[in-house]
Amino acid sequence: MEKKKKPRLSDVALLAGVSIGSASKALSEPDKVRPDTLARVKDAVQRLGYIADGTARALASRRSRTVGTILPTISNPIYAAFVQALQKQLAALGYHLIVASHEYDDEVELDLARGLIERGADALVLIGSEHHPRLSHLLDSAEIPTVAAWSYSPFGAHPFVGFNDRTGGQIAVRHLLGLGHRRFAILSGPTTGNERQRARISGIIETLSAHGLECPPDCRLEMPFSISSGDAAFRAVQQMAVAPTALVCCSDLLALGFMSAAAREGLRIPDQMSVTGFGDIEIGKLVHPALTTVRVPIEEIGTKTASMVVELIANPAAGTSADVEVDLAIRASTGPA
Amino acid sequence: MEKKKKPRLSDVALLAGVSIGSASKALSEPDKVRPDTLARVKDAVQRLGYIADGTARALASRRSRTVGTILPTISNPIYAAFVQALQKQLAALGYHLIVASHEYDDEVELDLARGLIERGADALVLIGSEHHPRLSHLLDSAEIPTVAAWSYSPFGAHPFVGFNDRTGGQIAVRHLLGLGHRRFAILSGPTTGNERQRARISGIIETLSAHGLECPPDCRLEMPFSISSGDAAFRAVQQMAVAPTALVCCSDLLALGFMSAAAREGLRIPDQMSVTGFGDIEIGKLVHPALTTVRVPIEEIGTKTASMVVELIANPAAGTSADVEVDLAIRASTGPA
DNA sequence: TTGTACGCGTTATCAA
DNA sequence: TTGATAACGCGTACAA
Repeated sequence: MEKKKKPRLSDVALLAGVSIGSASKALSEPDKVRPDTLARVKDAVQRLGYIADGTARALASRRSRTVGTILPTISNPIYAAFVQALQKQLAALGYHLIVASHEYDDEVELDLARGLIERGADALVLIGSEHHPRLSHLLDSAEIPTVAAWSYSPFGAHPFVGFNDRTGGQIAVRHLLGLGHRRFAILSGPTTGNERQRARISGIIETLSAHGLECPPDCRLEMPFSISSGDAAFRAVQQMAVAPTALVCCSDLLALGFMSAAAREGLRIPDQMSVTGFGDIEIGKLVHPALTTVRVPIEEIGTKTASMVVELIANPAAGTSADVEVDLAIRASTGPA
Repeated sequence: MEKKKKPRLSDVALLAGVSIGSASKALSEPDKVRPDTLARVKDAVQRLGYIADGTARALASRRSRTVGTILPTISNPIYAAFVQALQKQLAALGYHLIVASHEYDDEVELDLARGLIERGADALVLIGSEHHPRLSHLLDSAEIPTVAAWSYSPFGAHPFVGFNDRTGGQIAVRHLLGLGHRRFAILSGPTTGNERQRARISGIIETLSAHGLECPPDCRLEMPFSISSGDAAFRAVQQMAVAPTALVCCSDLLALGFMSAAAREGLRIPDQMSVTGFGDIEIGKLVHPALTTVRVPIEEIGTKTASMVVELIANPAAGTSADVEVDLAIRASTGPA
């Protein structure tokens, strides 16, 4: 019943009574063959249940129609949503997506990049623009198109798709200032190797100073990106010399973790303290109080990244970076000082 | 400075002063060559910055060292966590992971499967065991190793990795019965093409009947998997002929959505109604009240799936399915009737 | 243990 | 427009 051997293109050509070259063209460039040969080839494909061998195709054409992405982690909802959008658009453009995660280890990231290049990825999507020192060289010598997503500056000569993190920090603080807050604390993820976190912090601090407010180092907390960081963050905030009335977080996950700890410890938000997040992941709307946060168009970043990556594959010189806008989603976790 | 052409294996062999065959072996089976040839090859690789061409390797070896997975969506935290674990373990075993999502459309799923096969994936990971009628034929004729994750029965002849959904439904209900509840409602995702949802519902209903309780069709709600379904679900529950004191959800997302709507509408949980979820996604602990839910070892499913898939690639006949245990995470969303 | 030579299945070039 | 043929870069029997 079943054919023992998988049909090859030559089998299709034979059955269709055309040359193997014509069969190939019929499948890849249908407009470039006569209608009847196209029909016969298509018919033969149907009858044989022919499925092209992408591996051989990739070798001969030097294009795998695959792009690789290296993320910190897929578990963070913000990257999950990003990958979903990226994958969807890539699929629409005829590309597959290989995902890899380094869990915040840039040595691992470097290895993963090497692996993806070796694997034949046509392009790479990285997060941010600060990476292992050797990664840049690697990408250059491999001459692989790369885009820095979630970034607001190029990574080397590679274009980016992202938004102004600094602005994000600013609008969060302005909102809080408008509510009458004067004593702030900042909770961010690790800042080394993460220019986005640093930019957000800068936006926060500079807005504060513009209003004559200080944010001494003692008011700045740096914790791993995870909900469970909330506990330690809560304790640290409680022990601050000057008790803040507002906590500006550079990540939704961190904000949510803090609020969870606060609820457990009986600190009322926003009555006793206002909290803002960054990213606008879906669950921010579900918690009580709902999280006021800097809204980032995650899907748009994913979609634009996909389009740019495909453009870059077609024309490696086409590096026109794109930026998206952020704004503030005002919900219930912030209130008057 | 830069080499214009990328070095090939023959260049490595030349520089190392060995044959191309030896160079190949040195890289793939280091134990099978003399130490000094190995050293010379490695040295040449270093000096040339040689990166193997995975495409050519795949064509010659008929192994791409890539597995593909087709999910409903990566946005659902439960699949995001799954992919993260799957990818991590696969990477540890030397495999890349291509992700694709069909967003609950089995025609799309079929096309994606075809694409992954064409692409040369060594194996496929699917979710559940009910798919497009033609998918089974496709997998058979392509002879591609496949595992059904999140499933408790084989998909055709393909092994599964999952848990007893029915048991999950049972333990949720038993907990509620123990709290004195007698009037139940069920909220599930779409049941067509989703044997897991049906099994969970069965587990719920049969446990109810075992205790002499009915759950008329009027008490069963079916909504799309999404937090926003919570609003419609809330309204539907309010209009039920017999007001339930407990809502058993077959998905955390749905439970969370319902609780969000309930909070907005002033329905107090668990005082006026108890709610249980299914899956135990991380955010269930953050909402207030924290969600009582059937805990599923998501990471374990991902890890075991990865191991099984690699095993299956090595030995396609090795189909030994694996199941994991579920239990109940009792938190604050359930209370006395 | 090492080297030779062929095969993997397709695309691309070029002549007809 | 079509057909023959040379790459594509590596794995792998088989022979030495």
